[in-house]
Amino acid sequence: MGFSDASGENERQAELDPVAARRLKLSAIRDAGIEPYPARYEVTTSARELHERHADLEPGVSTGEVVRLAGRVVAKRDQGRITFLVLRDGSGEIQLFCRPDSMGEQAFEFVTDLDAGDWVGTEGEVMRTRRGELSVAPTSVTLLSKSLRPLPEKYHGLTDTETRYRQRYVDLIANQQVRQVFETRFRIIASMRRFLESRGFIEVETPMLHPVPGGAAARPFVTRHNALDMDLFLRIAPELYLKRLLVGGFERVFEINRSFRNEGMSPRHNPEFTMLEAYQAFTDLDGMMELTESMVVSIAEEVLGTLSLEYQGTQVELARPWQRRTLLDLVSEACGTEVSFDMTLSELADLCRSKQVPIQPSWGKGKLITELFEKLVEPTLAGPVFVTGYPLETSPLARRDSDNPELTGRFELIVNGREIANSFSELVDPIDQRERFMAQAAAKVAGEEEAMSVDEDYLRAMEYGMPPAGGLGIGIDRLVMLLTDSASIRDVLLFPHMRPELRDD
RNA sequence: GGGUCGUUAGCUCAGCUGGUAGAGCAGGGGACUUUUAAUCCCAAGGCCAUAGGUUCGAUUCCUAUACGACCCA
Repeated sequence: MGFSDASGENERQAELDPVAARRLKLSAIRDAGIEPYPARYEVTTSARELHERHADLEPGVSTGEVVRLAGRVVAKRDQGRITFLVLRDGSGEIQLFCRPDSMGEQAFEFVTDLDAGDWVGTEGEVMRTRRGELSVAPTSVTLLSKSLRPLPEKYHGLTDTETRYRQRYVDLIANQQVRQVFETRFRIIASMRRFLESRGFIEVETPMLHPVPGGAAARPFVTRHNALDMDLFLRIAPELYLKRLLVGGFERVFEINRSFRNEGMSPRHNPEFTMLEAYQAFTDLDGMMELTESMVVSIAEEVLGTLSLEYQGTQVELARPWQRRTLLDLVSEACGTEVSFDMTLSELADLCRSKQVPIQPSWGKGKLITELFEKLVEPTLAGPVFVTGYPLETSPLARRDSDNPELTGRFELIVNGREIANSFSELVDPIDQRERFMAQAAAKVAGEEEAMSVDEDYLRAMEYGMPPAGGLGIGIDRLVMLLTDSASIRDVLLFPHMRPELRDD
């Protein structure tokens, strides 16, 4: 019995429109007393398991072994009295070799009317065709979920970036390598957790709704708590909460956190993103460099099995030890003249102008030097390289450098011209911290929108005493980009942020 | 926010200094008992992103808008 027989207006519509054709099939299936969306199906194996177990099976041989498995029909090849289905489950793909001889005429007709995209369960005998394809010859095929929309073109797949990002579910069906990226992402994060746990860190969860935005230089999203009748801010960083935990006596904590920053989007920025922040008491910047190096190397070895990788055509070597350079040295090299805090503000501003680096009048020496670094040096650094000695002005949460009071104990890890990690020897002096917050507040009044706010509760916590500590932040999305050779952050986010689409259906 | 490029059938793409559109795949009908992007035959499928403008006539030229990609801020 076929399910494509119908008459009248619906049939004419079905000739034109694939979705209408499938709806028609769906109602015919229901009319025949078959449930097109049954609740469950018992499976005994998976595609991958069959391929592994029967790798040595000779062409044209049947095993007599009966198995049950389930998956999506991703291809259908009708060949008269044989229909080949390609079934894909979570482990891989296997062919179904359907003939009326083994499954009966009625069931065969049913299989003939299946569409690519349908989910089915099947029971049958494991065999290998004469052409050498390992297959299951079904005695039954059960519809598990009728698909009403056609799959993208089977050869070229789905390439339109907009549809790929908006309808990731279709992208995942059409492009198997996309699935690989997200499986790798999972393994990277799992490996990161294992590494930190092996070092005695415990994982914590801190608020995402902040009464005072803090922990980073960024504009926050504002949201509204109705019952409390107050504005709250989506977190821009978990830093100040994690450091409160240092005060509370947790010596090694980390949070793999989603944070939100209200700024432009680009191939490297999504409004919400994932990062690791980790804090370790009784250590400093050297301890954090060791931690960072060990962790990234450990992740790469576990997940990729190599420290040699290629990113967008550029070779990247993660083998230790990584280079360490000071920011002032690097800026001096790039400018061809020694850059230091001995220069006057106007000399630094002139230098920026001569290098076509845009500046703002509210900026001090530290910010100007940081801008020179970000515009002239950072994109050129192959790395991995730890850049140390960041100006105090742009590092309000980092410990003051004991040798140069204009600088802090801070590094950024640069790989392939991009910041992957940011780390401080943490500022634990509550008096100094209050002064830094006040300087930030002044910068905010002067027009610096990203300047930090004074967080009185954080200062109170510090006044109870924070142990010396190192802190580390790693952009997980960027790390995943690096390790999966992905050009855009959207390729490592399952559902990247998009403007609302205009829907006409 | 600025610049460049793009938007044509469900998907992937053609479309000539302006004459209202083509293919492959998918879908429909038919043939085929070992296919692998199966193959063959037949028929169908279009608000050419949207709105204006120029023109006898616009998918094509111009302007604006929407969405996307990249570059810059």
